[in-house]
Amino acid sequence: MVSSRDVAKHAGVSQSTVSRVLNDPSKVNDQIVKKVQEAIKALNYRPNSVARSLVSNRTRTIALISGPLHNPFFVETTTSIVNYAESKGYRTMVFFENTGENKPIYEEVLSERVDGILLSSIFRDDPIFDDLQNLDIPVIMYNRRHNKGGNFVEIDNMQSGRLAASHLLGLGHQHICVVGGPDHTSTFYGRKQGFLEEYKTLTGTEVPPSFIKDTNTTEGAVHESIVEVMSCTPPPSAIFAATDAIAIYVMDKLQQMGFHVPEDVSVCGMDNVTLAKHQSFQLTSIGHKGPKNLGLISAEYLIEMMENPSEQQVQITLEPVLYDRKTTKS
Amino acid sequence: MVSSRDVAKHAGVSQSTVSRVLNDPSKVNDQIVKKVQEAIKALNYRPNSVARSLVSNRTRTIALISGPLHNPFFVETTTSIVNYAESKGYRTMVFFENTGENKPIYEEVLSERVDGILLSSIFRDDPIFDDLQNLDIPVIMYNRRHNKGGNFVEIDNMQSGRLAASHLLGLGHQHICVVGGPDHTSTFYGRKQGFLEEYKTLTGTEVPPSFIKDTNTTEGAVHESIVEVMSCTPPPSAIFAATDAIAIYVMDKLQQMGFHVPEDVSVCGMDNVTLAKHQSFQLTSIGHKGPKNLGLISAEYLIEMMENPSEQQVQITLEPVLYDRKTTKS
DNA sequence: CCTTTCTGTGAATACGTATTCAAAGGGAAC
DNA sequence: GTTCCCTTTGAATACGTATTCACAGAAAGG
Repeated sequence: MVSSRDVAKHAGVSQSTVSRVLNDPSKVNDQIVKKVQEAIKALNYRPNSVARSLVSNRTRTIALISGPLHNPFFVETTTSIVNYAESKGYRTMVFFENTGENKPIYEEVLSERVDGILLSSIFRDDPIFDDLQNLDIPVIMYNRRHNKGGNFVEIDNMQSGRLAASHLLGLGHQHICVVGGPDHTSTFYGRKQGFLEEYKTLTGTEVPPSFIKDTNTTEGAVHESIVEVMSCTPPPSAIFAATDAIAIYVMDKLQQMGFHVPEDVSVCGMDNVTLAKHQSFQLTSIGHKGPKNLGLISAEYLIEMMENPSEQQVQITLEPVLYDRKTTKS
Repeated sequence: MVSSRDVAKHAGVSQSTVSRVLNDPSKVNDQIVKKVQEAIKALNYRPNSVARSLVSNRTRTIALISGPLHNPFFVETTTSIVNYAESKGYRTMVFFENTGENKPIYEEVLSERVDGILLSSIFRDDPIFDDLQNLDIPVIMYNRRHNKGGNFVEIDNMQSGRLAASHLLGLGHQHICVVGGPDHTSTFYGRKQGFLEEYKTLTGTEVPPSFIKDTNTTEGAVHESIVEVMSCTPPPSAIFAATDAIAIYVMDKLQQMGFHVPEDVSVCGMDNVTLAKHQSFQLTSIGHKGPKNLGLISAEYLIEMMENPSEQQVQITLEPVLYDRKTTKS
């Protein structure tokens, strides 16, 4: 591998001069700049970014720990984050959350020298939180958040749950089921709690336990809970799926069981994923107003924090809106 | 930032000993190992991977330049690649192909010190090919390939096109349209050529030019070409979409225009994406037999090449199979 | 002509680790 | 007791770059 010393020798100058030509050519005589640049071309020299990082103590790399891509929400956020980072001159190291244990991934990220971390994989009381806070680089959680706070970009999940409840109750549904995920995840917890709370406020009654389904968000588990809930008497006439990804599984299973959406069962999702607006789905969903997804917003803040270090926090909770499409009716 | 020297001082040993404890504790007296490990914990020391990379000349990082995630094919390959690399102790730097100019991304990857490169973004006569070959690290192209060869993992695209033609003609269709992408991409070129060739062999006639649609694979362009082709007299009764992603756009637009699939129009996709098997689609598609997607296969070979460097080439062309589902009929 | 300032350059060093080399000490074999 | 070898350790060095420091020479000002 050709080094800046080789270039220096070839151009008849010192290594320092080569370095200067690369970083601030104005400090070097024009003639010499030319000579060095010719040597660089002749030898096909590329600066070793590892050595650069060692001395500058910056890698221009961010780590992204994303939820799985079979959830279209993370397809959008990952795309936005990687492309935005690239446009700002940063590379993105991508990891995908494991269903089970994320310890190895966190270990990997912590030992890695990155300039910032974005993650959606945090749990409400995740013990990794303190380790992340103790790093001297910016860390932002998006979509999900931790009980203790930190930096996060989220949507108001409680309020979203309330919106779903009032929408479906407003359509006249009496029997509504909520299909969500594990309570240790802030999104699922908030959306469910908001839903249950508003349901009680508006109806004066509780949602029966058999209509509250916490899945592990896999297709199989969602299908199973739909089979269970649709065999109740009476079955629900409306379902609030805590994510669009779940909503799609739900609709799939309903169709497969011979039910029609929304004629037999209304379905309301959440996240307002691009796929949801799609012709084939036209899914009623809950999302925030802006054009930027949560991943992109958090990436913008992260890079801002990386470039202008200061003690400021990023704690953003966006207002939810209901996008009323074709999968819910009275 | 705490360094191995700090740990050494804290433990009353030399920096070399700390390094040895980290890399091969058997070389160090048990008592001292213990002391050093305690110091590591006490100071919360983490080895600086940048410095490690500088001396070892390995980053344990691979670069992935993937097609866009709105194509579900790349969702699957990206997931497989990242997770497989992680399981083997490698991190993945992810980039997404630009529709226009990929030069900046290649520059970035080339200047980066990675141990291997996977890319699907290559064009048949892409000038970047030579630069990539001249690197002294393994490079594998998956899905697409370059005219000049190199290392690649692909499906036999010509044969796939022939399969599609014989399948649709075998069902009795007389008017068949092919919707593909730019000819400078090996997949689109091969699939189209194979299709046209087999069509001519079996019917003795050429596919009319108005039934050959090269799009830029965006939803808008695909929709536009469907509008055009369905307004021909007679319109096609079958469509071969060169990727499942295109097939989904095609079916969407057909539905929207009031056509039924497969009653009015048969649609055959290609890539055999998981989404295609899905309840809502049940898309007839062409893919290869094995359970591993092209990205995963290429990742396995890449890491093999990285760990056992030798001059061997990887040139794999998989046999295509037709998966006959519900979107094609006579 | 002398001093001061400024510009351009090279030598030396730092970054944090792995590794080589030398040396010290202990044990075994004779 | 001497020789040899093995184990264990620390000192020194290398990796490739950015940067500091010192110095030389030129320009400027008197």
